[in-house]
Amino acid sequence: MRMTSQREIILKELQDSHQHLSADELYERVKKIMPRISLATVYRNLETLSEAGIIGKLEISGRQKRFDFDIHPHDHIYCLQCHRVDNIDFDRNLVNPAEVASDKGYQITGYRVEFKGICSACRRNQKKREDGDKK
Amino acid sequence: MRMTSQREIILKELQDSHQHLSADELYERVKKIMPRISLATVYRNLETLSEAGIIGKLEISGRQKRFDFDIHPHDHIYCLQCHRVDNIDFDRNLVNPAEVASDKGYQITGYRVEFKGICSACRRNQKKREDGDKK
DNA sequence: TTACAATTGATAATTATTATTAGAAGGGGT
DNA sequence: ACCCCTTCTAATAATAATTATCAATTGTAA
Ligand SMILES: [Mn+2]
Ligand SMILES: [Mn+2]
Ligand SMILES: [Zn+2]
Ligand SMILES: [Zn+2]
Repeated sequence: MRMTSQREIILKELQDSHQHLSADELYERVKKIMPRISLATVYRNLETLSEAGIIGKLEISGRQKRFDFDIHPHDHIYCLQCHRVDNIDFDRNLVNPAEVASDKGYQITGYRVEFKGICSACRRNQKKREDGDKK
Repeated sequence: MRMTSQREIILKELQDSHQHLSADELYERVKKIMPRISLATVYRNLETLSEAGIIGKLEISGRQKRFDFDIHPHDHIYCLQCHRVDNIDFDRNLVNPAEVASDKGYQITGYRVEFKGICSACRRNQKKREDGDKK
């Protein structure tokens, strides 16, 4: 794998963001630095980079894929309202795949714990709207 | 919500299947009983039924939605190869959302544990192929 | 019955993603 | 520096899953 300038910028933007960006969000950011880049290049490189284990790919249920600068195993929570995704501090030792393995004859290779809820920003907005209604 | 004949058949087919069917799989089955039904009707009713809490909606990461005749809270495992989805016997008491709640100011409303692996059928096929290669 | 809202089938539109392809670039070996 | 080969890119087409639109139909209740 060559480290092309496109690839480098995509990687750097994702890492600097410290967020879980989707391909098109990243595209918007990268375009500011390299205006002629193609969306397909962003998709292609995110795929390549995640296959190489340099970044993580997050497949949150029923939503757009997001990419993670942080590759160590951890879990996530997403906001039902604004769809942002955050890391969550969940003790993965609580889950023992081996215990559950026999169940249906599956050979288990991994698992994800995915929390959902309303993020603090969205809750603030909600409260603001409710207060407005009362007046 | 009216219980139309379309809705009734869709519901019955899902429940009788005892599987986690996708909209188009269900469409194929329902067509055999009601050949003029539209795919959009299947999608529409699966949405309506799951909103009403009569069936479950399964949003497995990065894949097609699947619907569940069984609405009590439980978790799933899917096969990386053939994409089938099965229930898994995981003790949900092990996870305590309240414990994790404070983390980012989220108000947590639920969570899913999603295992992945290779199902027994796919493992058999894999083994068969390997044995074939040796010869 | 009439009146109205809910629902349907057909189809168009949308969203996210992957495939195709002709051309460009990188990097040895000479 | 030049050639060759492979990898990569931009632009665009294609695909897959789902949702939106809308005119026509149906169910229900006054
Ligand atoms: Mn993360
Ligand atoms: Mn289930
Ligand atoms: Zn939010
Ligand atoms: Zn399988």
